[in-house]
Amino acid sequence: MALSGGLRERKKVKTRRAIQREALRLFLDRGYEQTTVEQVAEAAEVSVSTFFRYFATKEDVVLTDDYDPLFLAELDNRPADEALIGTLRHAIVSTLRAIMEHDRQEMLARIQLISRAPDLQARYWQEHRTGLRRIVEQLRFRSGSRIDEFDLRVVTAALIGAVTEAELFWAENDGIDSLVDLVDRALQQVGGFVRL
Amino acid sequence: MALSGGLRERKKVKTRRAIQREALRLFLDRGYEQTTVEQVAEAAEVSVSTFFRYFATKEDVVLTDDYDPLFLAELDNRPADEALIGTLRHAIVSTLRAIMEHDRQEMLARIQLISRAPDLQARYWQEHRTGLRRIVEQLRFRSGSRIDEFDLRVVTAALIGAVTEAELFWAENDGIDSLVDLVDRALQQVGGFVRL
Amino acid sequence: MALSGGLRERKKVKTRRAIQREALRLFLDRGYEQTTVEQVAEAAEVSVSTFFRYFATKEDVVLTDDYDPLFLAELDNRPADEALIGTLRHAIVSTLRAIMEHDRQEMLARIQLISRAPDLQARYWQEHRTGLRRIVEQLRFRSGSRIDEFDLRVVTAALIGAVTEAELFWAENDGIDSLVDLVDRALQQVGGFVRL
Amino acid sequence: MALSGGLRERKKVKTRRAIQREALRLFLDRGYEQTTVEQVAEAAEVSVSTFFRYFATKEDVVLTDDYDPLFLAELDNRPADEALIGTLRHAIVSTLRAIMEHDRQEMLARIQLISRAPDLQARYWQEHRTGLRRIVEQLRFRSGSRIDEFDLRVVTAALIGAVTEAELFWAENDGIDSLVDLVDRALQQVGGFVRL
DNA sequence: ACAGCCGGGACGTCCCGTTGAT
DNA sequence: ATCAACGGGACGTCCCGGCTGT
Repeated sequence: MALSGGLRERKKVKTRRAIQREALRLFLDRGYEQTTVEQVAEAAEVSVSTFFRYFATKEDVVLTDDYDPLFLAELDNRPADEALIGTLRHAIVSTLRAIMEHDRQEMLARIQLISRAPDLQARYWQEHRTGLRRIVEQLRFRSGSRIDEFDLRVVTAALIGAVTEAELFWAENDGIDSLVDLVDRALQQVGGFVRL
Repeated sequence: MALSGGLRERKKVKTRRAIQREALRLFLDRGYEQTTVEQVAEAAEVSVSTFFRYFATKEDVVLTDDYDPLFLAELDNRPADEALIGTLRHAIVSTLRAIMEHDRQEMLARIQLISRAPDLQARYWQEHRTGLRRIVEQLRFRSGSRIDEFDLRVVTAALIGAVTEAELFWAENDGIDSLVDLVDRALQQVGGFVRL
Repeated sequence: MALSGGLRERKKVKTRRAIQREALRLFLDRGYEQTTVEQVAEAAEVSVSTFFRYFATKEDVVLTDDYDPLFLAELDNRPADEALIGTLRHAIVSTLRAIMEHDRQEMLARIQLISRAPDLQARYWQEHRTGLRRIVEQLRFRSGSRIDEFDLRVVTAALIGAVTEAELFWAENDGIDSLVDLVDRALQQVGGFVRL
Repeated sequence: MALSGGLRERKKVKTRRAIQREALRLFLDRGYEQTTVEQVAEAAEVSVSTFFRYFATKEDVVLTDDYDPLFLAELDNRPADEALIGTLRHAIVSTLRAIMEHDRQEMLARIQLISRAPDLQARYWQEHRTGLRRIVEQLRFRSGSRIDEFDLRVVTAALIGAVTEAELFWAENDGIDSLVDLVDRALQQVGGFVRL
């Protein structure tokens, strides 16, 4: 029942992080496909069973994050009368800024991995596309705005495509640029004139 | 070695098409992951070995098409001094128009399949994204134009995202709309103000 | 230690029944193999550990019932000089009649479940076969009668096979017939002329 | 295309038999559950993949046989006007007799195994029950006879129960009796007076 | 040359026994 | 006394590469 206290709960979080950390390390070292779940489990000092208890599939180790609540909170921080596209841009950028402060290394590792394994790349885009669509849908609904569904979907996909690409670019250069700046620029480039 | 004559060559093309056709049919019926290579091979009346001779991996059956030459030809048809973004838009739309005339049914089937298997959806975007990037790179190089690589990539990804989404939308509605119109509209919506 | 009083004892029985009820419901819904112990435990609101405290294996949830005492009591009600085969027939039928009065719904559910899962069907027959064998063995021993072991086993297996089949038939027709009548008829059909 | 010539075809049969032989040997030695598929594969000098190519599940190694054609042939040998129950009895016994002549050892091993592993026992009965039902159904149809479906099912289940029990009895005594005689006696005992 | 068979190995699922916290 | 977490291991599925017989 304890939310973040509880020795139990804390240990679980630790285990989860350990698995993810070791997985990312190994994946980066020898490649995603070349690393087996067993090796990851061993490195994290857990059994394979436990690995699959924490992550349903091998892909999930790389793709799972808990940034959604953060992002939703950022959305709430924006004024209600702001243009949708602006709200999104600011929320995305703010969320990334927060992530960069605490989890920069991990973020870099994750995206680097994604940028190297087509499988992951693909699912990454996909996940974000549907996630964002749901959110935009809801925002739009709440603001009483009427946007044609087709336009909504198309613009969403384009934005996510741009953001994803910016992230990949960042990771490929080993993070020498500022991810926040890159993404902001990408959003401006693509979304600057879109009305939504 | 004959390019398009040669009985040998023709038979090969036929086999390839047969495999692809049966694969798409089965994938659509029962889902991509739920269909095994063996089942596809059997349906196409070839051995599994043969399957892998024609397609390196299972995914390739879905991702491979032969529209690239068509698209390149359309690019050549555009005036050299046209803005890149316009060139792309017209070439894409024209290519699609040509495809619609001859292969509409097959195209619809393919995209419908893709629209139902998230995995493939993602892979589809991914494939086109890098394809388009290579092409734009080359155009830009030929015209001596200087576009920042980052911008190029971001815009490319966004465009493909939009086009893909339009195609999915079209397929989900069983092709009731005009694909050409939808894609054109998507490209206007997203690319209308992008400078490239 | 109390036999049927004792709050403790009562709670245990309740839990046991809860597990069994939920298990049967889920098995019927999605099939025996397709349902995991974890899902059953969750539905019964106990932990997996607890599940295994009450039932040694997954199969036992289906196979276990508490009709044996009832059946033994019915056996005692028969005159000592009755032919064995007749005793069995009457005891079986009487027991079923009693069950029908109180637990008809549950019985129907159980058998319907069993009728859909071949695995369980077989296990059901198997369980009853050995159970009945033990009982007949004892009756025979008590009455000083001499029946060849082989004959005993063969006839027992046949009778249980017939009864099981009658039950399945009943369940497949959603209990539209009278189970008691069906079983009686089955026993007549098969056991009418057997000497035991 | 070669039916029984062809080195290929012969090798397949050999492999299949080798797997089955080693499996039965090991299962009898250390118990069915205690033996892993991997151990069987190793003993048969094939890979685990190959094991599963020949037998879909571990159970199938024990339960699969090719006696159906034999049995069907025996059925055809009976006069068309014979009583159904007699036809069955003679066909079953004749088939067993033939099996005993060639595959006695293997048969004994298989049934011994089945008699020790409840899992197998159960599926064995089950398999035969439905198999026989189909056959009886067809015989009945061909002879234009009208038997109530319920009676048919009940009697079939009883017969199979008896036969199965006889086989188990035989196997438990290490085959010192004559299986043919035992089964014949069982069929007489149970089916002697049944009209079908 | 070209099919079919086989090996190898990863993944993911599930059962059940054990241990330590509550 | 109960529960959650973990370990261990079997099973079965599938992909793809290499060998082998026809």
